[in-house]
Amino acid sequence: MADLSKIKAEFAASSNFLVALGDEKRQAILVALMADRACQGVRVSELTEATQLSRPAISHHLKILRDAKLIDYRSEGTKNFYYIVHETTEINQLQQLLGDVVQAMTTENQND
Amino acid sequence: MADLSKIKAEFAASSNFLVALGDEKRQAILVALMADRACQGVRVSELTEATQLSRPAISHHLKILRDAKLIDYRSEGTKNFYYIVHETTEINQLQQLLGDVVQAMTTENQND
DNA sequence: TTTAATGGTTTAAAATAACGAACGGAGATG
DNA sequence: CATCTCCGTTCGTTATTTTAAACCATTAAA
Repeated sequence: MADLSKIKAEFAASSNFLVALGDEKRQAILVALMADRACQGVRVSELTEATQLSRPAISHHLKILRDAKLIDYRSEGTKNFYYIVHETTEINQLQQLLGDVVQAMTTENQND
Repeated sequence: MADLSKIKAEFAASSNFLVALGDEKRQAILVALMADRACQGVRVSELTEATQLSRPAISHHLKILRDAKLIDYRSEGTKNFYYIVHETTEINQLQQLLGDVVQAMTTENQND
């Protein structure tokens, strides 16, 4: 049977992640980061070009994505190189949540 | 192989779903719906009690959840019984998206 | 028919999020 | 040093979301 308190906790834990992922502009940033096949990181100026967003807007969204632990960056001098984090703890948590929700929905309804 | 245009489309398709799922109040509503073991549906008045939200607020969030195809309802007279949808197309789409993202992140540096 | 109950909607206000202009700091360059 | 680049931040504005009060339609009950 589904453990509701567990699902509740998983929801709360994935909340920032879901909000970060739901925004169209942030999705565009993530796609731009995924397009970095060389995996050397993408600079802020490149992201402003790729997404047609102002620098403060990019900075704003990057912070949200960082807080959600979806992305990270490394600095070289004044340049910051952003990349999607590889140890995807948050994504795994969300996958776990979705699995639990599906299970909860399918095991509760024995009388369909 | 990471197909970015596919991921982009999947992001867009799951956007409403992600937004709907990211809100704390709506999570509470979903948990309340999952707590309905008998699966006979939960009435609006029960949801207002369970979540401490006003009826217009509940109605507002229910509409968002309905638009995201997370929930549905059936009417009996003046009473509406809400429930989580069983055919979880949207959840499957999101699972597909997460899988693709993980794959894109782990195969970023390889030749196809 | 009259009265009560259920719940969606409209409107307006409050809270929150997103954005651009201007600024500031840190490092590179001359 | 002087100046430029890069980029985060602050502040005020705008846009969006969330909310409650009041209202309406539908149905059930008296």
